[in-house]
Amino acid sequence: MAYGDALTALADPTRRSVFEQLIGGARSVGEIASDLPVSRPAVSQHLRVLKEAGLIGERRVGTRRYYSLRRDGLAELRNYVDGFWDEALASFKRAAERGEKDEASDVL
Amino acid sequence: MAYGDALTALADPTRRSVFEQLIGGARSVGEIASDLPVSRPAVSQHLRVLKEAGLIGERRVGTRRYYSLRRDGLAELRNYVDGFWDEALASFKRAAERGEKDEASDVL
DNA sequence: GTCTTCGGTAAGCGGTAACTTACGGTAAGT
DNA sequence: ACTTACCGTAAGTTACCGCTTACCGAAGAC
Repeated sequence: MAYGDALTALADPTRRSVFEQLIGGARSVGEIASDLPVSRPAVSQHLRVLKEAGLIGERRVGTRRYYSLRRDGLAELRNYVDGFWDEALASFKRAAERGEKDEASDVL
Repeated sequence: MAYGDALTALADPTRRSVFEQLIGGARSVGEIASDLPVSRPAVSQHLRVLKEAGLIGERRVGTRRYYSLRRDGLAELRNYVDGFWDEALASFKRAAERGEKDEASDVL
């Protein structure tokens, strides 16, 4: 149920901004914070949550710490959503075959 | 940024349970609540959040209300995660070509 | 060694989210 | 009409979450 932690981590808008900053590649804490309207300690706390969720990794060089996305964490979240999607589609098909056209209009 | 609402909605474990109950098809509020350790009004509040996030839809029959998943809401969330996945993979490739093998090990 | 940069951690505060109980409203049954 | 079943909403409580300021350690620069 690690996807639960991932969803919780990405629920907060600020933390999602932190996360999305790392799409382009690794960044240091100061760099991340400079593009956000919150303090640097706040960013550190967000990074902690993202790391515990398995979404990001840390690499130390000198006094700086570069954070970057983790493939495994992303894959887990992706698999959850995709699996959900497939099951929902199958369930939708079964409902349609039973003639529940009311649900077929806009409701799955 | 509707995926933000979707992520927020799915962050809560109880609400995620409500959501996952609907994979198999439409259910009434009472049915949903009977499988959960919280009160029925709590379920109603969760359904409200999920509905505002565009993840579920409502269908009234008599005094009952059947809730079910919405394809559009699921698609939006899926597109967000998949788009993220693609961008991250591309960024990872660029980093690898620049010779940042340190990130290639376990960190994307 | 000293100073500065970088960043994690502790403590505390305010807001809000997730519950509960109580109430009201609608539709079906009798 | 009365009752019952089903459900949404309001009000209030509690716990957690995100933020800030203050502090401290670690690794270069001089």
